[in-house]
Amino acid sequence: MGHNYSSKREAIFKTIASTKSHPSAAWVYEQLKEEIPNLSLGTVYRNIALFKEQGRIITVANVDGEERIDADTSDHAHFVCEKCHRVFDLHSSEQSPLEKELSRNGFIINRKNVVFHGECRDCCESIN
Amino acid sequence: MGHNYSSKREAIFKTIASTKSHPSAAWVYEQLKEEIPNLSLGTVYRNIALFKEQGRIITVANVDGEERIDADTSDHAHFVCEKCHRVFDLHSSEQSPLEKELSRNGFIINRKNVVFHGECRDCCESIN
DNA sequence: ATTGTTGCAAAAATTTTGCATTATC
DNA sequence: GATAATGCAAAATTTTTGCAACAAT
Repeated sequence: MGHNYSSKREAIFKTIASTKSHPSAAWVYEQLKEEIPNLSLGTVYRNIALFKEQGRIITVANVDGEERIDADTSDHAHFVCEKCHRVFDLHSSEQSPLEKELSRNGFIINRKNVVFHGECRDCCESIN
Repeated sequence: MGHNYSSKREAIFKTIASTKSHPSAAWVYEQLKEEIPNLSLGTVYRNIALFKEQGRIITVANVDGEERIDADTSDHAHFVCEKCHRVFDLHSSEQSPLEKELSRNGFIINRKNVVFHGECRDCCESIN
């Protein structure tokens, strides 16, 4: 029978869940290091792996060789502004034509990763 | 003044361009090793970096810690099978609802990266 | 007590880089 | 001959893992 609790596990999840920055393992570790000095990076990795198995977090992207995660597991896409570098969450209601076609053809979609890159409205509006 | 030519560079690009497997650097290297025994993996990495700068290839996804690339730079999405690790091309005809909404709201989309993850038809069909 | 979790450091694995040598122009 | 490209191996990164110590039930 599994205990499935530890104070560090809880702290790691809270840190992931309380940011919209789509953090990396290293970022989570850095955040917690002050609060929990004897935390080790291996533990962060082990817990991230566990949370993924449990479906409590998802992998959002791999940026510069680092995996970036998100505790918002709802179906949403992202828009990255190439000028101001803000990341917008895009919560879509409808299924895309592609998803419908995949399902129709017997593919199981566990997760999708949709990232648009361009200029956000604010940056488009500014004279430039 | 740049020469910008070498037989190895040419061979590396041809190998990338002549497959639809969305290869990794290691795969390209393995393919060419027979033909060019004194090729080094570093050269493959250096040329992949160059091709990306030049816009001749794009990064499609990071599968199991390996970056996977594509010489097809046309606008298309991908499906990554979590079981067999194959990467499928998805050429969409229609615009997604999200793209329409972004355009309507004054966002300029320069590039999009759409990757579905799940189980491909072959892997779904196999008893497992 | 038993079983799960962690720290630590070593090991894997992928990618990058420094420098002498080689290829291209 | 000048400049760019490469081989090789070492280094840098990110992630995983083995094992003894520790925490939770």
